[in-house]
Amino acid sequence: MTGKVTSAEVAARAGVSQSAVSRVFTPGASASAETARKVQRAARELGYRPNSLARAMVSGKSRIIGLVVAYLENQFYPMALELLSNALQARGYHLLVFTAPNSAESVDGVMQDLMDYQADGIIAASVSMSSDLAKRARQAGIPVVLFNRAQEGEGLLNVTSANVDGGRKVTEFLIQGQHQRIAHIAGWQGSSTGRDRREGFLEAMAAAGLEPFALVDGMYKRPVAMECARQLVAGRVRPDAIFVGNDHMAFGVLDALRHAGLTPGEDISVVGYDDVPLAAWDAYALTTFRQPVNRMVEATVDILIDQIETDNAEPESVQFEGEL
Amino acid sequence: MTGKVTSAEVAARAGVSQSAVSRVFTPGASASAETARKVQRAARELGYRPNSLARAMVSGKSRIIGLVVAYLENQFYPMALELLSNALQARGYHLLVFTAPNSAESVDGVMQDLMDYQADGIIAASVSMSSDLAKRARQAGIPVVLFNRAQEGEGLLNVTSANVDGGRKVTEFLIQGQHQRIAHIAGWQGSSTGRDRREGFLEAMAAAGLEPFALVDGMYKRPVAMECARQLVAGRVRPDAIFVGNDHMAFGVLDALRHAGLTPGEDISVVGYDDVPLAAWDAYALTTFRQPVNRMVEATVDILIDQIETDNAEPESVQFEGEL
DNA sequence: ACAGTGCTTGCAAGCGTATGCAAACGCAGG
DNA sequence: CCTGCGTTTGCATACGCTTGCAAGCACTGT
Repeated sequence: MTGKVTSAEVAARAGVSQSAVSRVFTPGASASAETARKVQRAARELGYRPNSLARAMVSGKSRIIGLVVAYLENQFYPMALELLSNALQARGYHLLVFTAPNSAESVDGVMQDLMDYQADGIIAASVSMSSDLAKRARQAGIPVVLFNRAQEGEGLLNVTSANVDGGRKVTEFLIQGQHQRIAHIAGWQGSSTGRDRREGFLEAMAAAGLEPFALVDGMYKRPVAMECARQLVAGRVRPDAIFVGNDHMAFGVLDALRHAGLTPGEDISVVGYDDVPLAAWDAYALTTFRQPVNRMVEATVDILIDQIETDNAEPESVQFEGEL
Repeated sequence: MTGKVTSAEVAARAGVSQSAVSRVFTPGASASAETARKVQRAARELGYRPNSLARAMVSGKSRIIGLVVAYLENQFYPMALELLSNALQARGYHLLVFTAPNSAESVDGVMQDLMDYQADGIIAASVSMSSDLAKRARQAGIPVVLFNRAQEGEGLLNVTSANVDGGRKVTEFLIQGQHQRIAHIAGWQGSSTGRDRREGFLEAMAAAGLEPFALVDGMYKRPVAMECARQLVAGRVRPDAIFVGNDHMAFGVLDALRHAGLTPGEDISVVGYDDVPLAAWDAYALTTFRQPVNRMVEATVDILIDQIETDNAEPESVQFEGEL
């Protein structure tokens, strides 16, 4: 029946000015208890709610945060998405979600869309962007934080776990477990995350005087990782441990190994990275390196909101240490 | 540097009026080739992009679709989310995502938020809403489609799979497999989905003259389902098959059974419902009933956009049949 | 009694865009 | 040359709200 109720209509019914209505609904604005009462009553009777878009237009703050994400099959991202959404909602922000294949063009495209929506900030989860776009975002004054991927020197904010360190720890753990022939199925080498973990692996191996048994790029893709695993164990001499660049691939590796008749944990050790919930489920019971998602999310939200609400211009990078 | 470029600035530089600029950027508006050229040139030089919010304000169409979702741990939802997002983006719409614990109050709360953002439509995935809220949405002219859950008589749109039918088929499959002692760990009985599958189960059992071995509510929660499974096999006489209300719970059941020393597929059959990707992974290799997510998503998007763009007021319900 | 103080309140000016309306224009037919 | 018609263009307004400004008000201290 009503369709849209405007502040003007509420004002008319309450016998006050439109600005009075606005003030009652604007926290931190001055209005007498008396007015507030009248306005709230009228608003309730009419079913009035302030129009967020109009509000956004005049204030310049949309309270919308853009989230750019590639694939949700890797359980790590739904998890992050859910946590981010909750954290932001608690602070009065909302997530406009865009999916984009992980190519610079498509990411740039959706980023543009986001900027068109006057997003107050953008979170890019595991995707890379062109530096042109990064510059435009900066010019437009829109803070961009890269979640779980780093890209230096663009004035972007980065939130990652300490991936080099993590890769090293995982590898040291395997070395201490008396493993000699350790392979690494790395994350996509086009990503900082994949490169860093690999670097940690190489450092630890070098420090222990060991040669990597093998070193391949799993591209973060399950089928690719499975194929790698298959080949690794096809030869006469097999690795006795595999460090896989993330859990998602590690599950594929475990499946492939079992399929090849091997028993992970006995014949061969597999360690993942992320600690998604599925890793703890019995069927996989994967040993994995915990990425502190919740702390990463908190940091992301804190940094972002800090940048939005103050005009703190300095790019920050935060890294978290994890644990096995 | 620029910050925000407005259509007025572009107009000034191109030597035309602001309306001309608007017309060039509005498909279906009249502008001479000459003007268009000048405007596009100026726009490019200034880095102008139309402000979606302002556009939304005056046109009344935000091209924002709200998505309300409860938990993303069940792989079915990330999948649906990704597909929805892609389908909507292809049509020029975008997803504002809200997470809400599955209680009427919190759902109502986020729905209000969505309406404040002038969402053109709302997709509620597996959550229920108060009929008061449903009425308000209808009054506001915002189409609401319930994804994977039905709620009749509220003027809401429903997109589900044919759950009664699905439950029956799964059960018939088990009966044909010579199983006698069939148990059902149902989905939450507060949801249409859970009730319907259970009904299908009961129908099929009755038709075959069998008594359900057991019938419990797994609440869609993994730990609950695991505990149910544990108890089911703890007694002297055990079920020889379990139909689980969705895959997410079924994985828990499989883990629990293995933990109890049983071999699913030999000692006991387990069938799930949804056919999430994980079900096909070797570690679970779960037999499951396929819900045609992609068709459900397509239908959801079609219906929603149809309702938005025409003022088709008739509530629709669509059901899809699945297969094992 | 009067100026000073601190709140409220209404007025009006925007925020960036779309769009109805009428003026301006180009061009054909008579 | 004038009329009539179709297209393009600018002007002005509207969308629903926030916010600076100044006026209104009730008190207080002197």
